[in-house]
Amino acid sequence: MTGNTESAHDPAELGELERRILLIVWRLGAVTAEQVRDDLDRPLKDSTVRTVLRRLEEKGYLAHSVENRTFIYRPAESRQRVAVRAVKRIVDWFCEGSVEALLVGMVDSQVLDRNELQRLAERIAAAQQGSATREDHTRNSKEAKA
Amino acid sequence: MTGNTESAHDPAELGELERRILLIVWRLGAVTAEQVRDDLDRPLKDSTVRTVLRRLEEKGYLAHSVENRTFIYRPAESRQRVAVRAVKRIVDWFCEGSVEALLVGMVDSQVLDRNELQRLAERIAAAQQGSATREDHTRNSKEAKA
DNA sequence: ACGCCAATGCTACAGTAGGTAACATTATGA
DNA sequence: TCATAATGTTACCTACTGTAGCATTGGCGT
Repeated sequence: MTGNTESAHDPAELGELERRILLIVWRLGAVTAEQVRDDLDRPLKDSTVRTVLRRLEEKGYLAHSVENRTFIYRPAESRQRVAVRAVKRIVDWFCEGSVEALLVGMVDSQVLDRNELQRLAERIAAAQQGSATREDHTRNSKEAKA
Repeated sequence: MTGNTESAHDPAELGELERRILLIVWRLGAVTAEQVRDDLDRPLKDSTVRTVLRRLEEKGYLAHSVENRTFIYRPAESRQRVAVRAVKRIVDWFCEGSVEALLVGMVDSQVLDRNELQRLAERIAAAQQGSATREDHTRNSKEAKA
C-alpha cells in the first residue's frame, strides 16, 4: 500500500473553509452535510457546505456513501497521510529532499523539542525493526476505500 | 503570538513560478533579474521575472539592494526557515500541533529513515547549546548551516 | 395516486492570487 | 543631450475558492 492510490493532491491547495470542513470530517469520522454545517462556527448556507464537500471529494480527500438518500461523507485519507504528503512536498521543494536540515531547523525554532525528538527517535527505532516488513501501526485508515 | 516580525507569509501561498524563482535566488545567493531569467527553463519576458521578484520581496522572501542602478536580489530568509514555517503550519493544521504523529508518519511512509532520524536526534541532542540563543530566534540569529 | 419535503444536481458569480507582459519613466554615460 | 538600460506602473486572463440560488428528483404521508 505504499503506492499512493490515486488522489495525489496537496493540502496546500486547500482553502480555509475547505480545510476547516476537512478537519471536521476527520474529527467526526462520518458526517452529513448538515452535521458539518452545525459544527461550523460560521453560519453558512447548506448549499455552500455541500459544494465544499463535493469539491473535497473531487480532490480526493473525502469519499461518500449514500444512506437513505443522504450523503455520508468520510475521509478518504487519514490526517496523518495528508500531513506527511504535505511535509514531503515541502521538503522536496525547499530542502531538496533533505529532511535533515528541516529537522534541525525545527528544533532550532522550537517547533520541535530536542528531547521530544530524541525520545521519539528512540521509540520509533525501538519499534518494529526491519522496515521492509513494517506493518502499519499508527495507521488507522482501514475505512473508506469503497 | 510570538513576535512575528512582519512578513508572516506562508510558502504554501507561493505559486509555481514564484517558488522556482525563489529557489534560484536561494541557490545563487544574489542575483539580478537577468540572471534569474537566464536560469529559468521557460522563456519569460524580462518584465515577468521582475514582477515576480518584486512580489516575492513584497511577501518578505527576498530583499534587494541596488548596485549600479541594478537590483540585486537576495534571500530575506533561509530556505530552512521558510521550510520550517511551512511545516509548522501543516503540523498546526493537520496534526493539531503534534509533531509526534507527523514524525511517526514520515518514518512510516519512508519519507524519513528511522536510522537517520535517530542519528540526527542524537546529534541534535548533543549539540544543544548551539541554539542557546533562544531569545533571539524570532529574528534570525543563525544562518543556514547546511 | 399525488403532491410536499428533503435531499441532491447544476450553475453562477464575485474576489483574489498568480502568470504573463506591454508600456511609461528615469537616470547615467558617451 | 540622447540613447540606453534599468526600474515603475498597470493590466489582463485564468484558476481557485467562498458563497449561494435555483432546478430536479425520489419517497412518504394521507
